[in-house]
Amino acid sequence: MLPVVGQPQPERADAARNRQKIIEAATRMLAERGADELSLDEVARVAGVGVGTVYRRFGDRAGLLYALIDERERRFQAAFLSGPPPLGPGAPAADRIEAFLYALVDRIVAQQGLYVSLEKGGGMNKFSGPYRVHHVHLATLIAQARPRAAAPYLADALLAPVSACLIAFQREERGMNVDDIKAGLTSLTAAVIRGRVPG
Amino acid sequence: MLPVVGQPQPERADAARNRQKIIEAATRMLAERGADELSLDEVARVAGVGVGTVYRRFGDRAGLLYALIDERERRFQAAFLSGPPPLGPGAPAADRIEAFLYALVDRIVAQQGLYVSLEKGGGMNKFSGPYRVHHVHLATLIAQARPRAAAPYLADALLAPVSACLIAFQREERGMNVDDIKAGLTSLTAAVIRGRVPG
DNA sequence: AGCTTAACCGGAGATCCCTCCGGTTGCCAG
DNA sequence: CTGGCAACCGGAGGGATCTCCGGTTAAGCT
Repeated sequence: MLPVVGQPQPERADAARNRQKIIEAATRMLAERGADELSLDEVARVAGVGVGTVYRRFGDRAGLLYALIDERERRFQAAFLSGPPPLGPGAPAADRIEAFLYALVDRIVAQQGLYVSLEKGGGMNKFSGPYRVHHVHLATLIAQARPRAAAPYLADALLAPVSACLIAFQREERGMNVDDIKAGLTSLTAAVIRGRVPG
Repeated sequence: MLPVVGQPQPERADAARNRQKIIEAATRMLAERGADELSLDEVARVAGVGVGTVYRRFGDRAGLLYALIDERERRFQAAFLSGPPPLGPGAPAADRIEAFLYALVDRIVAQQGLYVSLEKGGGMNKFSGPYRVHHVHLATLIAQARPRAAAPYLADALLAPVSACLIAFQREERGMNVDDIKAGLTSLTAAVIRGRVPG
């Protein structure tokens, strides 16, 4: 779906047309109302298709939400895989890690409601799709910076605080702003990657 | 509800009786089926009360689920607030932090389905209740070990990888076992708290 | 063009979470 | 004991997600 892989089965013309109608309707409704108010029944009605069609195209609510951020995610993946440093290759691994986490935070903050809604529903499908790509990327960078570290686990551990729900909670209920969160992430990565202990 | 606070308003006798009936029915059904299959309508029917009663007693699905682990959570809070070291006071803060995170992992693994179901629903209410207590406790310990660190943020950051959904994913899809997860947490806390960098 | 078939379409309906409100009952003051 | 009120009860119902299946249609082959 999102992990940058072409569809093995090409869609029929009417199916592709309906997919486009659904995405357009959902995008418009997402802009007008919030992500929480995005009812799939209503999306189907506005798009002029049956609700079954929505589910056949996108699997479930999370699938549709992923499709809505698909293009942005593609650009993001291109940026950290082959874009300019410090996000892309060319900078020290430690700097790339920090830039990567910062970009993740910005991405969530830019569409907080959408990402929160995505994490709420399902729960386990949060780890399907983009997460795997992010994890592989981050684990690779960690392995470069700290060859003997448990890179796969540390990648999970650095990705975990960059959760839409946690960030929403920190901003709304704990009064933190984006820079506070980024500063925290810096001190976390500084300790884990650079060996610079906080305090 | 769960943050160890007595109810300001004592319940009427019939209300307390119904609460008990609901908890017993839910506990029984939880043991037989999984936490995912726990329908509140069905709990109400088995308990012999109306569904409105369930919601008045417990607020929502998460509230009922929290009530089911309330006693265990009470014991856990007593253990790390005033029990024997290294979980309770008396041990170095760094050791208490590690013991605390280990205990959280064990607690989740013991009732994984329940905690996963708890994190899935709602999303934001994950941070209400026990989370706040755990956060205050952990932030206090971090401040003891590292007086100049950003303790509140680091507490969130250490709590984030101890998520039921993440642990379930690591165990089921990534083939990790509990000791792998604990070892990862050790290297994480070692870096953040003890200044011992991984690798 | 006509045929075949696999894929697709639509919407009724099952299930679930949660709210609302008219009727009921426990509790206490008098 | 009794009257009154606040709290409680039950279940109908709204709105959401997702499934299922009979009818339809696009696409390729002859």
